[in-house]
Amino acid sequence: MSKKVRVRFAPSPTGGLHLGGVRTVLYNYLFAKQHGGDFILRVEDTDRSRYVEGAEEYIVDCLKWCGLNPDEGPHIGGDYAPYRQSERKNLYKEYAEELVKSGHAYYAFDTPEEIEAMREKQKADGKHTLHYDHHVREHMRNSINLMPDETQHLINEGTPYVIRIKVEPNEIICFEDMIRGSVEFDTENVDDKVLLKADGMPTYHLAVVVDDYLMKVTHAFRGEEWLPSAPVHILLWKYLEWADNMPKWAHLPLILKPDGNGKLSKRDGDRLGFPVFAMNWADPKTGDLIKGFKELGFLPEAFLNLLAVLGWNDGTEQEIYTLDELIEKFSIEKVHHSGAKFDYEKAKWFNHEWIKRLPVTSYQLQVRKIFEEKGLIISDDEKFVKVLELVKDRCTLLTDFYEQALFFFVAPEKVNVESIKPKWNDEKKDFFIELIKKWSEIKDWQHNNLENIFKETAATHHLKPGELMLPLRIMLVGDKFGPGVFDIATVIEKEESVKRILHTVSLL
RNA sequence: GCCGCGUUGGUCAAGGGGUUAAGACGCCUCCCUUUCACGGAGGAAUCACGGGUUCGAAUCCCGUACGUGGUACCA
Repeated sequence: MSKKVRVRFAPSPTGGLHLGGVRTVLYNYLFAKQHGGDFILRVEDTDRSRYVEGAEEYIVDCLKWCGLNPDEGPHIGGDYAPYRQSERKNLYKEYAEELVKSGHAYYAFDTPEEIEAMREKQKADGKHTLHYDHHVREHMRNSINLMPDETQHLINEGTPYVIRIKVEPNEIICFEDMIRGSVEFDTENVDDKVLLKADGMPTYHLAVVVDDYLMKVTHAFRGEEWLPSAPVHILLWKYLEWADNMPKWAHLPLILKPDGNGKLSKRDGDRLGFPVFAMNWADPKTGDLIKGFKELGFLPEAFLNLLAVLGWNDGTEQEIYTLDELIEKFSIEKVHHSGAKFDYEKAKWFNHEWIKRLPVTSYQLQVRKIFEEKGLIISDDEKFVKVLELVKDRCTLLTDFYEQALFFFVAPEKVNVESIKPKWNDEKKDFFIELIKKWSEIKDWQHNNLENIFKETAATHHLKPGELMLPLRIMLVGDKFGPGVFDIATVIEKEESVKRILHTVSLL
């Protein structure tokens, strides 16, 4: 019988939730749902100096917006609570001590200065690694070199210490990565990482292993930046004698900067003009507000879709996927091996596709909010939906609806008369005066009636409709864009249409 | 420096011994549209380099180059 699939997303609450983070959540979520498993949110807040107030709630909000809600987490609880590592502090210490007892870890009393000196010496000796490892641990102040009573004395005295893993050299650590296949490391190149910090908090290395074990995690997906420390974690699983329960690993490719080199960072967003965070993030430390995908006008469906295919492809030509389709078709083995540069143009294309294919009723509330923020209150629901339907093909971001739809509700502030003037004459003026008169008499204000009268009137004035369409458009819209003119006139009603035509004619 | 992981058009990518080397974004041309879009039809543009293995290599092997990550009492 195979174990129930359990995966986790384990962010540290230090700031906004990055694109790459959401993608990690997504892949975890898809895998869990595909296998009828659990998706856990675990907050890795062991670094007190980097902790940021509000970041945890923010992460939960982002997941909610995306629709990737955890089955267990600090905000909802679960059988393996607590889900905040700071609240599990004592637990880690016990395991660290156990490792010391079994000889796989040791106390180290070295001060930062002593460690720095050690590195300087290594450098001077021409060593190419600056590690605290089996080469140097014999020369440092730790429980391997000290007599047991000396060690005990230092501890009793309250001397700050850390617990480090004791990595034995000349061992090949080999493991299967679900994405990359077999990966090997020589322990010669693995250092004695700190497991328990001087403040009693675990480092990531100890905490992941302990929590993944205790929370019965079966598959651990994380960013590729963790690959080099995988051997430490594997050693820990072995030393704690939990190897049989070790999760399967998968290291996800990185999302890179669109232009230069390196990982995508929030600074790239500022620099290149696109979001990297899921939602707006107001940094309490700097006071900066960093724009998110949500507020910039992305649909969660599109956001997830673009993230899903940034690093994964099912081998077909399909590019647009619903969440349900992703759950069905996603496979971790098909995730790519190498990082992908983020392309904002393509990201916007996904949003455009989703705007086009979703019924406007599914996002009209969001658009309404955007309008309200700009000071436009919508009272006529039916008209609002009709207008959105009319202009949706022209909108790439939800925020585009504002300029595309504004003139349906408010007469254009500026009318581009310059585009009419060059070909304007008395003939045309007479035509529009008569058009106003005839339109005013219409009983049934409908697209076809408007168009027919427009054409008949043009004929009696010996004018081609083509010469009159653009002026009419500019009169109603204010400029050269928007849906069909008669559709527009139909929606804005008789009185307003007549008023706008009259207004522009008076300007000419 | 050392260690790990990578490398198919500008970008995302399919393909994994024999293909005219898919498709998408972006760009360009045309059609549709009496506006702007949508839509439709086309176009330019690619297997990092060098050695092998093989009748045959984008595909397998080895080097090199380049990219990227790690090298913290950060995650």
